[in-house]
Amino acid sequence: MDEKFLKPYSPNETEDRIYKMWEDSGFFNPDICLAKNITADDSETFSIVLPPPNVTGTLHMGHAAMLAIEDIMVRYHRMKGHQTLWLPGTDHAAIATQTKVEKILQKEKTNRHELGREKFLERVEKFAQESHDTIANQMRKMGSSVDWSREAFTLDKKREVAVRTAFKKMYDEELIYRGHRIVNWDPKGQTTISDDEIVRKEETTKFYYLKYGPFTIGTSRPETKFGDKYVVMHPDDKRYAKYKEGQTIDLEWINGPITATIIKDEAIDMEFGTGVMTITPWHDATDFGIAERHNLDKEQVIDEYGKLLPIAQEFAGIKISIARDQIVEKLQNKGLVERIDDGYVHNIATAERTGGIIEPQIKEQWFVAVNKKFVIPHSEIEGIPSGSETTLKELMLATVRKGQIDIIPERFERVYFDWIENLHDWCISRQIWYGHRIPVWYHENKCVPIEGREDDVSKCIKTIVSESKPKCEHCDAEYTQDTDTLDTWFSSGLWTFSTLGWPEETSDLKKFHPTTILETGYDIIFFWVARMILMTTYLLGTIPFKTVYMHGLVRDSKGIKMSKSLGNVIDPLDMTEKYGADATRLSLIIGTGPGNDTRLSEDKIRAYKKFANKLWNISRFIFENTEDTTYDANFSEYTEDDAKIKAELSDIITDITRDIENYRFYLAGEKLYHYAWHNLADTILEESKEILITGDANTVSSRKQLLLDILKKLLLVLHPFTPFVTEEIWSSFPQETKQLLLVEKWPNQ
RNA sequence: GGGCGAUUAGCUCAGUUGGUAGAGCAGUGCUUUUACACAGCAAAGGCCACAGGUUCGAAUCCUGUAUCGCCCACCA
Repeated sequence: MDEKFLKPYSPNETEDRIYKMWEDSGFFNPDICLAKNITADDSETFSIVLPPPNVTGTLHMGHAAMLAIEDIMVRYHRMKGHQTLWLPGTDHAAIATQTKVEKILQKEKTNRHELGREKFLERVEKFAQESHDTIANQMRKMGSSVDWSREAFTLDKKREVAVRTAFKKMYDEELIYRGHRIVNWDPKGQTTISDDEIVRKEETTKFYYLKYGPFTIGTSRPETKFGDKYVVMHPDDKRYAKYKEGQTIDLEWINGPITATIIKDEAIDMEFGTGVMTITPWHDATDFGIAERHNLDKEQVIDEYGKLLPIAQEFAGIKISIARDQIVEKLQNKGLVERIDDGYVHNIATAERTGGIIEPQIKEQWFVAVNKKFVIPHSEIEGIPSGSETTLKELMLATVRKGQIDIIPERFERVYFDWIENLHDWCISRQIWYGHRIPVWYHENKCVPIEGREDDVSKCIKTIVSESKPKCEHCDAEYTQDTDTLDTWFSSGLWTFSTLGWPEETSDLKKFHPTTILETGYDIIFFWVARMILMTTYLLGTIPFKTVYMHGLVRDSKGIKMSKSLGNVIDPLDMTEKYGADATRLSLIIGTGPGNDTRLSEDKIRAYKKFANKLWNISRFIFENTEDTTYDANFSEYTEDDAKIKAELSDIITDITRDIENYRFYLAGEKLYHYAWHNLADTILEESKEILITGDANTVSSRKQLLLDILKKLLLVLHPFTPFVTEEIWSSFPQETKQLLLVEKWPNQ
């Protein structure tokens, strides 16, 4: 017996060595498995892309859980002999990463404007590179069997080609447009953000009732009211029936007399306040909608930094947060304040990444039109035949509704539908520097007027895929590139196929796309899952994946979301260091149903370290007692009792295999734990002590073969869950020819 | 305002198609018997939130109630 079994199992001395062995073998790469006849070229494929972690720092326990679940699937399929690809990568996470670096700069008493675009980007790239290296190391520590040779980054050269190609196609087909729309402006981050990047926070403020001519209007934001010259009420509101649409009324307002115009619109809630409101179309989405419907003037009141504009006269240049009280005081002096309510509770919109309070603004931005009809030339989407007219929204709905894509657990399908049904056009331009720059170039000569498109009327415009600076083919003018960058999810949306070489028609793309499964957290179902479905159905006419498996969030032992600022983060590296990767993985799998949040404590991880040691000692016992024996897979002289035990294990493996196929990893893990500890160790090993001493020759040899057989199968079936300790034990297993456990075949029964 | 989830041993959670409940930690007792003292074994601990219903049988399915949590939403 190998001397190493005389000491307790030591993950630290084992894991790095084992991972290197795996990596050197090349078997993480499906091409090498084919070349070395590990898999047959007609075997089925299993492919999965790693949800690329943001290069904003380090991986947390949630990532560790994700890696564990995906690695179980991947190792299982590889052992089944399938052509198995797990494709790793990282995400540049535009706003998140830029914000992070800006915070570092702030500590150094400088900022991005002082550095300039180029220098700043160098700085971000350096930070991103360091984060990437940390992440790659953490993934290795967790035992993730990803194919490093295919690693991708959402902002590398190949992905840039994919992004530009996608953008150009969408632009050419008018599904991307540029227009003046009301957007979510983050005064802190100095950029627009999409609806999904908003976090609403409850706030209690005062609510003001102001006299507006014959009306009383309610508002929580008097500082926006300077330009309000439309007063709106519901067409069915009997209280205001005597006022007619378009009627004008002269009245005294904040900075003097104005003429207000009556508007009737159904967006008004008759129950709320007085049922009358004035509108500020430049700074409110509802008001903007009303103004659009009635073709009203829109005026900007607040600038990009949250300061009042000259329309506010003496208040111009003052921050709105400060101006409010001063304005109310003036209104009071003029006798325009009817009353003020305290304790008005409402939700304010803040930017997820910077925490800035969103100020809606009308801006010229790039959008993806989700409701615009177009003809899809090639479609494998059920219910949407090739050549038919459809919309991006319909494509997104059809895939899940028709069951072409399954979401696990099923309840998230409803969440998905609700979101899509309420989806507005997607604002994809960001006024930040880090990210894919919008591949659109302009010059001002207007040499070739293009008609019919709002975004083409003022400038000569060109979208290109190549990187070089274009020259106008009509006049000699040089183009300059749009300064905005793309929403990070635009590039992540292409992930399942941009990683496989698209737009080139690579063999990888043919073989591995659509991917088998997407495994990710339920918190990014909108951000990412929906965008991937949008991009893939549109650009490829197919689905990005057949199944979506959603895992929950990993919280601390008190159920609070882990975050650095709270200091309750458990670092997976610390845990693998203390208890080993196998223990860390098991603790994240067992006791966690799909889509459910899980609480993690160190105790739980420690418990599974004991399990690894238990396996170690089980092996020690078996090896000690079979030192004169070589495992014979075809041994047929089992005693009746032993044959029965063999059959029982066979049933359990069948059961566990079914659990894995049905994504019930938590059950499979628990059953294996239970079998190893309570069947094998407590019962079978205990009775074997007696049998091996007192039994006759046939009984003893049967029992020895049985023990080896059970151990082998247990190692095989446990390998996806606890890859390191099983591989290490396997290296001492008395079988004449064997390969790495990584590529041994999954037991049939 | 709409939707979803949770409620099971002192604590944190499992419980796959309905067959009278399991893991870890904590606590109790026993054991150094050569696989395991970074230990093992054993016992103890639960009207499975509450109230109805379906069923031969419900933690599991249905209805309602309560508490907690999450997500979504352009009531100014």
